[in-house]
Amino acid sequence: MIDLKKICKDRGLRMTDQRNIIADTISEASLEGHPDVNQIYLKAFEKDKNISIATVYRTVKLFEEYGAIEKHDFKDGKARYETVTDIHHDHLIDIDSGEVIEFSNDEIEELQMIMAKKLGYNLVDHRLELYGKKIKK
Amino acid sequence: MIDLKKICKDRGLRMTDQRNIIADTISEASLEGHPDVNQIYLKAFEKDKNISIATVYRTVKLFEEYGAIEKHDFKDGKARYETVTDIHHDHLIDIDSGEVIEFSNDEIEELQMIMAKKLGYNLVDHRLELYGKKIKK
DNA sequence: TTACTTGCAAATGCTTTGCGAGCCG
DNA sequence: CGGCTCGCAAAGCATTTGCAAGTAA
Repeated sequence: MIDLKKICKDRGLRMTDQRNIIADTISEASLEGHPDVNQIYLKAFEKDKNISIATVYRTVKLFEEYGAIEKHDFKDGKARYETVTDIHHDHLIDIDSGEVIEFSNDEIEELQMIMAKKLGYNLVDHRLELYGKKIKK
Repeated sequence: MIDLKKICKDRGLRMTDQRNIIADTISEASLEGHPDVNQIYLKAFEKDKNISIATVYRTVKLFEEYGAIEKHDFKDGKARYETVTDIHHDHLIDIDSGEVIEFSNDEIEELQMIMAKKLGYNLVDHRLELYGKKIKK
């Protein structure tokens, strides 16, 4: 499990009880997928009845600013989070189940950069999402 | 200008006054960019004071269902629309000005499809957005 | 003390919807 | 008549924020 708590603490974020619990919750939930705020809130709430959803919103925003988690807006309307990983990756979303699969493809990355340059831009960020249906065998 | 009105009519959508005006507004606005619902509403309202924003929402949804316009959710929180074009393209968004530049790259398209297949999926849809800063000369 | 953090409820911004009235075939 | 369509206001949903109380340094 990625030590989200350590990253935040090392970067100077004051770690309160709520923040520690929320950090743990995200770390755990990240193992299974890309949780949204409500999912994080519900699991954190199980651990500590004193956590409010407002705090979860404030906290994920902080964690994101501190570079400890990443926010994604897939086409389902709500923000989803995951812990940062050392290697960059993109996402394939199963349109039937909502399951998210991570992948990376250097060739595509490279082509994106070249494309941006060709248009007169330096690539700052990008978003690549594939939406697919599972091939039955 | 793309005949959005004709597409809808030909496909069996009853074209009321409001729908015609909204269609014209989108066609015109599409020449300059990717308007959001409020921009469409304001311009349509100038032409006919009787148009409500609820109708604009209902209408863009209809146009989208009828395959006459496309919806995009860039990272600015609100849905933006553009008329459909025969050739597929992706978007580069200028993070300073918000300007949207269209581009297409067959090589990237191809690689996306291969990637999806490799993961066991048929590609149904995708989203590729580049966010960049203009290179100063 | 002084600055940060929190829970609660209210407010926000975008979008959808219920309803009664109007329109068209 | 019967089914769409409309404007309006109210509701929905995810997210943000003001405020007063609580906490930590």
